[in-house]
Amino acid sequence: MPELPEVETTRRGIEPYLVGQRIEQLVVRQRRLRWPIPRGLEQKLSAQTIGQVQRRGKYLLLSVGKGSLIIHLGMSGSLRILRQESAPGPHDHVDLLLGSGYRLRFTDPRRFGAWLWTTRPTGQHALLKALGPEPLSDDFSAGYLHQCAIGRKLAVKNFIMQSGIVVGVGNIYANEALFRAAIHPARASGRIGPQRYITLVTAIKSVLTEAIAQGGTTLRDFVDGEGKPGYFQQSLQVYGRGGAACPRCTNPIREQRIGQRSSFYCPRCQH
DNA sequence: AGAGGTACCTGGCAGC
DNA sequence: TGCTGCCAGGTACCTC
Repeated sequence: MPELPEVETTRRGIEPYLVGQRIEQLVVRQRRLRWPIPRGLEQKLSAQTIGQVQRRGKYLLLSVGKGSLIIHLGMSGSLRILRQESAPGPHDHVDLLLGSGYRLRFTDPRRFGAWLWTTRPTGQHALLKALGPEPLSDDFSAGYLHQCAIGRKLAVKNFIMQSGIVVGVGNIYANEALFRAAIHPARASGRIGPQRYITLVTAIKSVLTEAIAQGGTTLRDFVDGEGKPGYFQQSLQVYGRGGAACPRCTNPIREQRIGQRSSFYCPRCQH
């Protein structure tokens, strides 16, 4: 579910309810996520005040007291604000009760998400320190990406999905960006010239920017912090459209597995 | 160092 | 209808 636009949509949705709020209680119903929720996190957070709500890649970072909460939504996680108490479902693993009376609820059927705690600067945490640049920052440029790709044989689609190269580009947006840039997803990343990297970087930035503006992509059940779905799925040009007409040339869109992930592209437009 | 595969977990769906 | 197998938005970690 959540790629960068969905995480950013979530961040924007929950931020106004969290900043400056006192944490009354952390309720953990299921500790076993991607990694176990640390024992004693309840005590650490109790009576602390939430500062900033930031995002790094697909990680949400809540500064709380002397440390930071690192939250990842995994494949199926979502966070939403509840205005009143409501009976938790089987996948509602965590509630954060706030002084305002609102609560932040974490739901994650597949439990690939994470709730971790660090007292060090978040940039030094093992999960965050090797991350590549933010795709919407100036650090993510065509020159940078081209340099990273020199000599590499990895398919460009897998290449731009590597978090050490650039963060936040998941399967959906990798497919969409490559379609916009007219680049074949299986092409070796080292065999793409600087000019085409300009097109690709522009495509990645525009796809992500547009998706954020539309509240992300809801394929099954993604909802933002207020429980509303995203609308970018209406703008998807190739993802999930195998066999349908290419929006540019009407040729059928092909579906193919590249690096164990389903990939969609137009064999006529993309080279 | 880079590339490829595996693992974590549940729900939904196609096919029989 | 009910069972089985496969697939899914992520990514750390293992081996070659």
